[in-house]
Amino acid sequence: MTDADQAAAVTVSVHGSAAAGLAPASGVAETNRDRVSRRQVDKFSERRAQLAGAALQTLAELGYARTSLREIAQNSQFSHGVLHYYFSDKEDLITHCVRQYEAACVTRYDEIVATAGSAEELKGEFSAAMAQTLRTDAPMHRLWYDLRNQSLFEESFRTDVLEINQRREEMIWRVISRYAEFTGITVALSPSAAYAILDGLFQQALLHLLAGHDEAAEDLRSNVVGVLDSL
Amino acid sequence: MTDADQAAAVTVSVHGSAAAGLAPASGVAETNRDRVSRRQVDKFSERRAQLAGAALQTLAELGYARTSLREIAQNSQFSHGVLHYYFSDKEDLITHCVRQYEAACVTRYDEIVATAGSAEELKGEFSAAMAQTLRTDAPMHRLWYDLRNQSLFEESFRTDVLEINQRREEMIWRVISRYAEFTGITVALSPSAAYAILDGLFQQALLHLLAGHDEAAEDLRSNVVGVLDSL
DNA sequence: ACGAAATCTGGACAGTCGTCAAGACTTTCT
DNA sequence: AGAAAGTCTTGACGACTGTCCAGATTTCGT
Repeated sequence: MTDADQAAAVTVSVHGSAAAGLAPASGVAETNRDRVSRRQVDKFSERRAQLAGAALQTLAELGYARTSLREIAQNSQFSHGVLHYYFSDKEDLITHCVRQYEAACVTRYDEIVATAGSAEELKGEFSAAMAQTLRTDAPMHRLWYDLRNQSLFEESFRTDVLEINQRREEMIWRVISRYAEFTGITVALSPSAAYAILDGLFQQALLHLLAGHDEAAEDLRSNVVGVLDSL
Repeated sequence: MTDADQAAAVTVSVHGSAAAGLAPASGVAETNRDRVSRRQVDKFSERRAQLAGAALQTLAELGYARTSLREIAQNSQFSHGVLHYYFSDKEDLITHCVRQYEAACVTRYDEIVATAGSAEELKGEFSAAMAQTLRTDAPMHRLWYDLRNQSLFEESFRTDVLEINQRREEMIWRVISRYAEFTGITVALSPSAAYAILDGLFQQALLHLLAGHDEAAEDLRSNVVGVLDSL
């Protein structure tokens, strides 16, 4: 509920009271008013998510440095003023964007880990998935790298960025440790180093892809295979 | 001389004629005018370098998104107007900054390659040098990553960024191939992959360092050693 | 159907940006 | 010393930014 709390609600709105924790004590049947509140809070955070989506699209297209609130609003169906109804300021909006991005990002390879039946299968599917991600989600990933870089200069995003980075590291480590299980080897690298290496490969591939190198995705795939082979 | 050509010279200046290639034919003794021209061109590009230095300092401190021309001028001994005397526009200035940064950046480990007498020595000194670079040049490197990221969104820097990236890759490859010479092994990785891996390690270490992780540099050193060991 | 709350619009604001130009100052040549 | 070229300062401009607000519009409980 802190999300709704952060919003710059012009009037004393239902979101404020919901955020203040005025819900009835447990066990007591909820009143009509409570049901209404919950519904409106849902609507409120739904619209927040919708606007954050438009913001993410704009950011992925233009980059952090060139993205303005008016541009974001133009990528939505609303006017620029509404952004300050749902977010207290630009920082609040972008922070929300970062967190929303996280959800769709840090479980990408979990299904492969769950379904792969052998080391070879895991290696093949994981490397192919990374290459496919590069091909289809290049704009969103350049945004991630952009925001991660912003956190090197600006304190405000740092906590969220570090948390996402940690989640990504854990996601990669789930792949690596499962692969080690299959092959029976013990991995010499730390989770942090393994993530850094694969992320470095991905970032270089992204650079080459956006520079017009069409073979970037295939190179990434074979490089990932090479790294897994030399564990 | 194209540098001087790009400058927004208010008057028809000596830089323009020098850029136009009006130097005397080879073999003819240079006139006084020519000597003057050369001296003034030197002064001109010296000041360009000086201003680009102030710009680099500002960019490394604030990042690309927050760096304005007035802020750059305040980090120099001049007023903001002078920037348009030496650079045609902001893009011209930053492009010049990128190229100036390159010179100090892509030969950093060459001396170690030249003087190391064994694989162990090369491995130890190179990994220590990377850690030391992280400690002392963190602001400049976050700027490099920032500008490299900008090139993912903006066409204009892309050529220069790719060239620097290529030079950095070659620099790393000089280390790796020398190391392979010493040990007698043949490296399985491509130059591109080797660079991507070490760059990924460096970037993660930079993130952790700027987040307050004091052991980031030491971790980087041992991770680099680990990578070299597993070639 | 009516009134209140929630939502949304569009304009205004103060500030900052890159850019430019008029003129003052400095250096250099004759 | 005087003229010319080069260098630098200062102030202005239009455009754009994040933010705020008055009021129009929509939604919703009664």
